[in-house]
Amino acid sequence: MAARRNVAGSKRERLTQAAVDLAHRQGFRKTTLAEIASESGVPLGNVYYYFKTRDDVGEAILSCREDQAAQQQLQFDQLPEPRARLAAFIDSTVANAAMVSQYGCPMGSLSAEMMKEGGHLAELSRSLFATPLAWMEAQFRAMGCKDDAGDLALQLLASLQGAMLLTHSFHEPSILQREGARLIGWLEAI
Amino acid sequence: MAARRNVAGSKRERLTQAAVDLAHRQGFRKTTLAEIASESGVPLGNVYYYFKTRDDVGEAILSCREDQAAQQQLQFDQLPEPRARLAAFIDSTVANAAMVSQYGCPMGSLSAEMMKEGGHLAELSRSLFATPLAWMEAQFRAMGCKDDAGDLALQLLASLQGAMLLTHSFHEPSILQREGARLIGWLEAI
DNA sequence: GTCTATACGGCGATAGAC
DNA sequence: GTCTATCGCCGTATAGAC
Repeated sequence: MAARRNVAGSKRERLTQAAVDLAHRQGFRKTTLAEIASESGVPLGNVYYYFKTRDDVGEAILSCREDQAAQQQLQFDQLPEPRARLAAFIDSTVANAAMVSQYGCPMGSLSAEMMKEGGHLAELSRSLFATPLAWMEAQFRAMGCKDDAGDLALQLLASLQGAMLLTHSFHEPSILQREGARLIGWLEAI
Repeated sequence: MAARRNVAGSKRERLTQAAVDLAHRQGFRKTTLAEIASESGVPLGNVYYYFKTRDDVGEAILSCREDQAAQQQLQFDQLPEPRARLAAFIDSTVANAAMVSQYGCPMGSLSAEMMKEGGHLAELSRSLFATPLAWMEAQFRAMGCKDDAGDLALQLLASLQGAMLLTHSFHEPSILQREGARLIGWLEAI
């Protein structure tokens, strides 16, 4: 039951969620612990009960985004056809075009930033795209593309990530929409 | 003659170059004015003679990267065939795979970071990809792709940017090499 | 134009009462 | 577990001598 959740868990969740949102909107580096605390309705000093250091917050952000991606894949896996699963992935990406044009891809921009953060966070962020890429490859293999499933997955993920980067840079949702439509056509021709 | 360059110009150039390098390696936000000064062999206080504020350094970085891209296009424009120009662009991108795997795309990572910087710098960074994209579109049009030159340019730039983002994230130069090889083949089939 | 010294503010982190 | 108060550091920016 929801009522069974203790207060500590709820507060940690709120802090994490605020950190994830703020990191997406203005970047992790730019986001202060005071902002995260304020957005969560938690006093600044109390943050350190849940996170020993600022880097710990970064870890929580990364693992939250990984969980989100994994959960999304479980959704798509309920579709019977692998091609339909990939199409659903593309569609759901395009559906966020407005958000992407404002703040960039939640995973792509996080990866780029954490890689420059260096140290522990850079290492952790290197696994951000591993699961999604493997999932895509599995779908292509299930479609019968035995030999080039890896290449196709790379091509699809790179196209989407690049389109999202340009969508953000130009602040134009239509860029992602155009590339998404093209990729849907490309997928059906395979 | 090189000797004619005055000291002031030389110092500003050194500061700008150090800022550009450091921003690429560790991000603009993470780079301090003290680091830029130190790397240039200039005392910290003297930085403010050349740049009024830290944001001014950001502007100089952006305009330096734009100049580099424009200069590269001039190089490629000396090739007689538009298809060869685009191939040269792809090749020169792939040639930097090692650097990209370590620090990301000089323009892509800068754009992503500056967009989150907000304010003036975010606005300025929105023009980073405008010239390259228009240049690519012109090449495709010269190749006879009258109707879909814009789409093809977008497709090419997005594929490269996405491939570089993943190359950086996975720390694997081979990703960019694979996508580059595929794009060369794709280009020749158009 | 160049450089030193320093003011100022903000952020991460801690101490310690409750 | 929760919260207030505060420390210490670091980064931007300025003052002012040379």
